[in-house]
Amino acid sequence: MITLTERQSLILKAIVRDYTEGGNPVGSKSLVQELPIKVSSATIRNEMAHLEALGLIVKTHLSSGRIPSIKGYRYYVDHILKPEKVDSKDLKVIQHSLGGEFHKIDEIVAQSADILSQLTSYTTFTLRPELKHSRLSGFRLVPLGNHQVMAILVTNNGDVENQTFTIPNDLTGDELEPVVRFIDDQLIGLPLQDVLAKLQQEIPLKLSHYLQNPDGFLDIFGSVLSKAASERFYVGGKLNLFDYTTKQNPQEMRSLYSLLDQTDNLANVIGSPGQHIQVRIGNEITNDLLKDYSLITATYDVDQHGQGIIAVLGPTAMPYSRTIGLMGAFQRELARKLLEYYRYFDE
Amino acid sequence: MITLTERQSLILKAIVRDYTEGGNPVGSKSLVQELPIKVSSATIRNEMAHLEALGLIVKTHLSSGRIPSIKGYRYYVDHILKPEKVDSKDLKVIQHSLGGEFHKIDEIVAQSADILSQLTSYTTFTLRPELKHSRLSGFRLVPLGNHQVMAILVTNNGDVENQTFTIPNDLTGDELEPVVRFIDDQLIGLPLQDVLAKLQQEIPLKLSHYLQNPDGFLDIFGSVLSKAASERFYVGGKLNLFDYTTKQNPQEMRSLYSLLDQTDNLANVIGSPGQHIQVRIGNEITNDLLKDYSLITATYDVDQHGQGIIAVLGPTAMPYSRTIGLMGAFQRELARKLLEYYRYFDE
DNA sequence: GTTAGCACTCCATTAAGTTAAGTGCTAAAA
DNA sequence: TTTTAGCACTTAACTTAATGGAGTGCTAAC
Repeated sequence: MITLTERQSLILKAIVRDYTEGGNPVGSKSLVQELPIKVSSATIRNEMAHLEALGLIVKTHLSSGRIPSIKGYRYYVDHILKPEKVDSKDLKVIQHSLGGEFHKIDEIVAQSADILSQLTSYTTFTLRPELKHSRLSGFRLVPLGNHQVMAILVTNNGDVENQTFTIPNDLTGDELEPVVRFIDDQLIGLPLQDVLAKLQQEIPLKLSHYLQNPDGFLDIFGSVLSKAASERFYVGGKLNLFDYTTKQNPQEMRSLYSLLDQTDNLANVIGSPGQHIQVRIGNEITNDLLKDYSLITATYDVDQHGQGIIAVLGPTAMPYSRTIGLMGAFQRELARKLLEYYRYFDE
Repeated sequence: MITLTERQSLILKAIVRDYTEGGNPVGSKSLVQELPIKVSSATIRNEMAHLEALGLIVKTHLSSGRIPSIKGYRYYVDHILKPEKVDSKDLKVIQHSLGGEFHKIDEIVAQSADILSQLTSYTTFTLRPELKHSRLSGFRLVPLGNHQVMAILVTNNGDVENQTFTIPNDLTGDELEPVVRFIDDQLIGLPLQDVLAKLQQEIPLKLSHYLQNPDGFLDIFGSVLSKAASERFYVGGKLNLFDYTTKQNPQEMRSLYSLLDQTDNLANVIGSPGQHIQVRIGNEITNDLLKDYSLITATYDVDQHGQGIIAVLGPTAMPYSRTIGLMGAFQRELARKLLEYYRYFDE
């Protein structure tokens, strides 16, 4: 366990701030000027040597100024940083962007990713509150003409999932009506999670009372159901990557950029809802492509409706204090907005 | 009007090929070796000086080899190039990728963009056959619970468009039934184009017989209708841009990449269905960001169902012959597949 | 514990030199 | 008239050397 003196802590803080803002290694002379302590550059050099021995700062070459190491950022984030209070202008942007009318939860969550990326100028990810606790509140099959039928599934939160199918030859619309009624009778009110479980077991059996060959229907129902219950992942500010990337080589840029389209991969990296705010720096992120970046994830809570995630990806040299402050505000505002939305439908 | 001798034409062709394949300016000595004519490098140099005087090739510096100018590519494409016969392996890829089962025309068209980008390793755009000739074949409003209703619009091609709305307070489901029946009676069979026109004129008048305040319903119907009638634009192989870009600067890369997300902007650049195959090179493209690239657009024809577009964006130094050959094959296969699809629904 | 002073290191920039590829031109050959 | 050999010349790209500046570690004195 590392403990720093007041002065060492001040120096580390100044190095992190200067490097984050200016992008250049920080030398002892410039530190003397801005620090509120009156010592010579030689003293600062001694202290810096100490911080370096602890592994908190490193040189880019033998006689260069210092930059924070990953361990240094870590210490800064854990022990020094205080989340910045959100600017009232920024808060207004957040509130205004969430203030409009939305027709879907996913719209709100996707929009959040965009706004947060705008405010931070980094890349952001959002995950809606888990769907597995949502309950089935309706299922319909709407015939659309000779060959097609639309399956619609509604949850108690007002989430609507639909999909159009070409009707299997061995099914007619008339046959399906009692099946739909059966679904409505038996399954409405159950969490989607449970419905999915039953789909593997009881349902096929019971359906065989109504249909000779229930496979066609089960495919349709299963497909819409699992689409409705799947996690959904939104990415904002992809283009910002061009601004903060450390890669020069277009090939490396390409693989990094393409990672942003691989939602399952990203979802894995980000993980599940957990502690309030988590900061992962450099190689603490479990993906080699991101080992030069920092990832901040925050879990937001919508009471009994579950938890979701917002996350920001940026350079290791980022203004953590500001970013974390912004995310805190976003967390609160988003939770508030979603609660309002859920209440409207779940009455 | 430029006319070249046989030999000059051969030299230009060789310069285009070499530069396209190797990326380096082409000198007189290497040309001597590969050309099927027995002359010395000095003679080639004389001919090259002539081609340069005509503006077909340029030097990168005073004593460098030559590269084709835009005018040179133009001449090559117009007078020398022969579309390459498609490799049977490539043809199989195309046919296999279009052979699967699709539930929507847009899926086919989007998939096409992806496959073509894979085969060319460039960026591709596809536009589905114009929707304005499609006819309305059904409109439904499906109530989904306390507050929501889903509007579904079907066309004679099996295209389905749907949108979920929060019900305006002054509308109830019961009121809407006769309205929907009215829509079905009056408008089914008409081209979407005409329906859109009527929406501005007669329909609001007639609706006032059924509803006190028809605005809520008109919003819903209009919104789904215009969504159904809007052009849709697919982009494939965005990431390939990283491979063939000429930009070094991340900022320029960013603006170029962001152009790929601006579909209306792109649609403008690409234009409307027109001549069979059109090649635009460098500053012939009406967008400054693309002035170092080439854009090949091809119109495909699905009989009375209208025309669509496929397009490829790549470097000016691209293997035109191969690319155009591929696009020709794609044009045919896509038209065939779509015709089959339309026939299935429009019976 | 702090500081002045100094030798030392490394990056970044500039300048100069070298090589290889390619050109244009001239005068002779075909 | 066309082609060719030969040569002087140009330029990019690379290598090497020189210089200045920022910053460090260490020592000895405060």
